[in-house]
Amino acid sequence: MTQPARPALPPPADFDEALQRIRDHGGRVTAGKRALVHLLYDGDASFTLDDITARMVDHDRSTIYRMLNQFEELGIAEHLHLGHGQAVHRAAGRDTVTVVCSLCGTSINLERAQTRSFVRLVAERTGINLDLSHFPLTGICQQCASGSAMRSLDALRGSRRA
Amino acid sequence: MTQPARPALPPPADFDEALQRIRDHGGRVTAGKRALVHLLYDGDASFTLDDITARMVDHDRSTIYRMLNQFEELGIAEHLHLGHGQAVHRAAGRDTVTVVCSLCGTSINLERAQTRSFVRLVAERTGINLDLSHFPLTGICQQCASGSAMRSLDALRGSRRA
DNA sequence: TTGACTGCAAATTGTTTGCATCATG
DNA sequence: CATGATGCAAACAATTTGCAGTCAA
Repeated sequence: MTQPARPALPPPADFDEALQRIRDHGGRVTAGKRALVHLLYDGDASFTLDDITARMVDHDRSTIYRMLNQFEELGIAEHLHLGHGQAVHRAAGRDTVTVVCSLCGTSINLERAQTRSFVRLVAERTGINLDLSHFPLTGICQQCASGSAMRSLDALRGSRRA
Repeated sequence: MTQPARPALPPPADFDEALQRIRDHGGRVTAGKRALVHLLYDGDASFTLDDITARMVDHDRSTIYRMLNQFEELGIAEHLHLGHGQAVHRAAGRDTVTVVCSLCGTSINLERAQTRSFVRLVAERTGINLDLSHFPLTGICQQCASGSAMRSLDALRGSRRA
């Protein structure tokens, strides 16, 4: 029992296509949606709800959640869970595999070519065709492993969002 | 933001070693802990909090959370997040990597040996040493890919107010 | 005996929903 | 001007915490 996990429509190529898709599906393009699509499609960063509300101060959290949910249904955005806190949201269809250090939060993108043979192996063994872009791969980076681990740990425990 | 990612003690080999470790670290072995360790170490299944409370009806949820947290700190148990609901908990050190179908929830375990070369490649490229046991790998299984996925997709496309 | 453990209630965190109102198409 | 979108408050779900009584070592 996992989750709806909609087999999304093909990702829109850009800002304008994203807005058009909203209209095509009976949605209305409001100032808020325009701002949110712009945020997601300007670059390839990922954002937590806090990140988004910080940039869209005059919009209610619930509204932002509703916009993001609509965007996911329309294949405009997707979200993933890095660690245990808030999910992060980003434009759909970005062809990257994110690798995150679970101690310091450093994240690095891998090219898909580098994951291909592993994906093939897993498909042979399990029948499941991995989609490594929907959840990040997590591990420990060298700095954290080499000694600052305890420090990072304390920092993390002490305060949210370094 | 993320998680302790304990500087893991080596996983105890069995039930008795697990209980001994609790004592060795100043903990006390209560009936509840004995029951919970037994549940986790009898086979290699994973359990949600609901699964556990169903089997330990006379124990409070908060107590079970506290036991599990202690177990993680002691390297006795670990948990992972399959999808969006409750985390699942299991004995630590089971040498498996979980692969889940994000549509139907089917989950399959991989032997760690099969992931080893991929973990090495990612470490070379990113400096991050993956821990594939903390989050599952997600993808789409063959059944979902061949039939129900299209149905789901159609359902979504037609889902304009119906 | 004593401090770790427990149950209970209440607090937190992250996300969703009901409802009246607003404004896009 | 109909209906989708929004803000607000309140509901939910998963997990955590404060506290006073309980029990393992």
